[in-house]
Amino acid sequence: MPYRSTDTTRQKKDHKRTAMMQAAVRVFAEKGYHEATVRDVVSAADVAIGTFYFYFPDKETLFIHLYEETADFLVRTLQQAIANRATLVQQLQAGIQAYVNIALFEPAVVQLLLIGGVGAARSLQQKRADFREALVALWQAPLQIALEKGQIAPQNIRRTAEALVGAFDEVVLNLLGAPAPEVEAAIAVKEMAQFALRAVAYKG
Amino acid sequence: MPYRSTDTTRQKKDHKRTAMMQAAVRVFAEKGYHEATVRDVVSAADVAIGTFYFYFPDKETLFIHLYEETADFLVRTLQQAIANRATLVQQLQAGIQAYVNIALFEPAVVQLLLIGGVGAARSLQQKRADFREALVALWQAPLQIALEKGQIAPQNIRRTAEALVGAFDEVVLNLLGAPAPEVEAAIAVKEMAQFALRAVAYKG
Amino acid sequence: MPYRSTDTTRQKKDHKRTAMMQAAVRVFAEKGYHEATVRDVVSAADVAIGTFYFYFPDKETLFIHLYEETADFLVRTLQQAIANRATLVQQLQAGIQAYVNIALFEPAVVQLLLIGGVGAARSLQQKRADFREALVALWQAPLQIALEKGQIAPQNIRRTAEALVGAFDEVVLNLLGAPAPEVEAAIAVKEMAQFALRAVAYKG
Amino acid sequence: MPYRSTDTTRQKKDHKRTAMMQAAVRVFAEKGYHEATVRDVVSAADVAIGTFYFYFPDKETLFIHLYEETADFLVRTLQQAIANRATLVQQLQAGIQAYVNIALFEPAVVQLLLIGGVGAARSLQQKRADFREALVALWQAPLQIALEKGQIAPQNIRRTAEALVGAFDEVVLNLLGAPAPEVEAAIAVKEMAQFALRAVAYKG
DNA sequence: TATGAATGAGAATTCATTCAT
DNA sequence: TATGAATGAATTCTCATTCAT
Repeated sequence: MPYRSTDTTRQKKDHKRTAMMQAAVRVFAEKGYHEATVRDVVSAADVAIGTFYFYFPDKETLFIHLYEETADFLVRTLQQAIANRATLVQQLQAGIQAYVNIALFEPAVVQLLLIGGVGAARSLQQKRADFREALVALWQAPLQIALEKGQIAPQNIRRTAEALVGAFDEVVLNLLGAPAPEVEAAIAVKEMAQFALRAVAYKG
Repeated sequence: MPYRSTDTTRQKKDHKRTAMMQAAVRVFAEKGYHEATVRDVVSAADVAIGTFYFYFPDKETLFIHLYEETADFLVRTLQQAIANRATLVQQLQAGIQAYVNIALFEPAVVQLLLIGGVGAARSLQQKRADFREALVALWQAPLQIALEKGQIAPQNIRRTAEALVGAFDEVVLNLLGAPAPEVEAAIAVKEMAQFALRAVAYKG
Repeated sequence: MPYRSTDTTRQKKDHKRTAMMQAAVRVFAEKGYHEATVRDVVSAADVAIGTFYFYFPDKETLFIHLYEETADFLVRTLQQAIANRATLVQQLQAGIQAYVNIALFEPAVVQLLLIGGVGAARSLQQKRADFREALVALWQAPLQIALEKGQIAPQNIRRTAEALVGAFDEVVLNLLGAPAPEVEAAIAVKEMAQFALRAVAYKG
Repeated sequence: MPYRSTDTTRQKKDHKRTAMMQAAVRVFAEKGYHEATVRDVVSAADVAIGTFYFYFPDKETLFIHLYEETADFLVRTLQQAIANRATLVQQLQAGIQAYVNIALFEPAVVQLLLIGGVGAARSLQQKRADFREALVALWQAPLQIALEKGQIAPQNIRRTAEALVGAFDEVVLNLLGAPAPEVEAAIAVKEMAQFALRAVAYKG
């Protein structure tokens, strides 16, 4: 009976592929693009080195892909958190909460995006710029609306959004470096939201 | 004249050493730790590769040293800018202005600190943490004083300082990536200062 | 009906096996032994890689086998062309014509034998030597007869045969590299025959 | 006292470079381009693998260079042998003798050119074509002159030259494969010359 | 029979580092 | 001090081959 590829095999392959990608995210997040070797990745996934090249064309391509996918995931998650809220206050709280949640439960995501990819392949630079831009745009939109509604003081919305993105990143990274992030998380979210509301001069 | 001779020698030595360190900052800032090779550095400094190992024990040590020195320079420069001002408003403006000045005139400094060292040797992590901590402390001090004077709203000063540090970094990096940073610099400084004043709820 | 079933199976088997061998000849002829991968072969034959190893023990064995078979085919074809002719003149013309025909209509055969196998496995060296020897023997026989009949000048028949074999190969390869081989073929055949007749000092 | 590069060092470097190239020629000639590894070459030269890449950019470049140089050497040697002779008879004898001499005393040269490079890098194909063309041109010139002088029968000089080149190669390769080439060499040269003279229908 | 996922030995190449001069 | 030739561990990637299904 010949080999059937449509049955369990396909699923298994997808499964293994996913497992390898998750292992790769962990490794890249921990060591960064350059320090992480393909051998590290396959060790983490417990497969042979040839298997890596069966699933992915090369280290760089995989990394870029992972970075894009991870960035997409983060941005979309924040976007959804924001989109479901009516007021700027709620949007900030929800967005920040979502970011912190990801940092707590999928720290590799945040580490990969904020650390793992710095100094990686030149072709990543554009992806990185796109990601940062998406984050800025994410906050720019609700701020713009709030501005038009007169809920916040006149200001360069674009610059404010940039600053907030940087502020959130820094606080989240510090949170991850803290001894007990999950304990501190709730208060950190609240403080970041207050910081942001003050920073945009929200007229509550 | 042994003294003179020694003096000349030391100058020569210092000259080469200095040239290599300056070259190294540029190269590391541009390519990042891993992409930059020792050969890149000695080529830029126009010395032989053996000379590198006469002056420095290895690539990593030099990088760490450079990172520390650069971080020190940045922190001290900001510190001086802040220390010379009496009010929080002036301190923020002067500190931000100093940061932007460095970014404009010594972009390698900022790039080395914010980008070049990410994912470098594990032993850099502590230095990096120290640097971030110093930046936070830099702003924490005046904020604390302002808080005690009742000039700003009650808040977690530490968290606010973290957020401001992240905000300034992000805006400065965006500024460096802009087509004409020097043109935009002045307005950016003003906007960042306003952002910061709002964020701390300064009671002007 | 077991017979029918077996028959179908064998045909199927032969079909795939044949397809792979034909594909292999093409691929080896085009890329040479080392550049050609097993994957190239199975792709060209449109079967899976595992199928290759069901029919053939390994790449080298297949190549050797193909080389032998191809060499056999070439030698036998020339042999038949020669055997059907009565005079040396006719034999040379027919033999050369047959060679050129193969080169034109089955260029892969010639390329495999003259190019594809050079530098391949060490175990091929003997096969290659055998092939060259067969070619030499091919021409040596009629030359010997002609010599005995006094139709050609006294000479070292063996050496002459070697030289002719080399001469024919070179001209045929040049022909294959020409812009329009088929156009030039007829005149080339005639010229090669004349060359050969002069070279053996045929007393027409 | 600083390192002086102009003295012995330069010579040593050149010497080592040459030694490595000679080792490479031997290895490439014996195993062919693909079978020969860089490790084989450095083993033969008794240096570390890094040394290879200090002297040469990569395996392919070195091989191409070696091939070109070797082809040049062979062609020039034959050219000189021919140029120094007045009559076609002498030219053929001298040229063939020179070829056989090289085959006997520098067999690697002949092996590299006739065997080692087949199926190597695609970029070699042009070099190989150039080499074959140079060989053909080598014999075409004296033949053309002889034809104009009426010393040989009318014929397609180009084709004759091709055939002779192929004939000489084949005989020389067979000679190298013989048990005692040096013994057979003298008679082989004479027989090849006679073959050639007959083939061009030389009117002695 | 047939498949294709999985393997791992082996090849090319890079680069930090050493050391004789 | 200064040089740069020399080293070799480590990395990425290929590809013939195996084997569970």
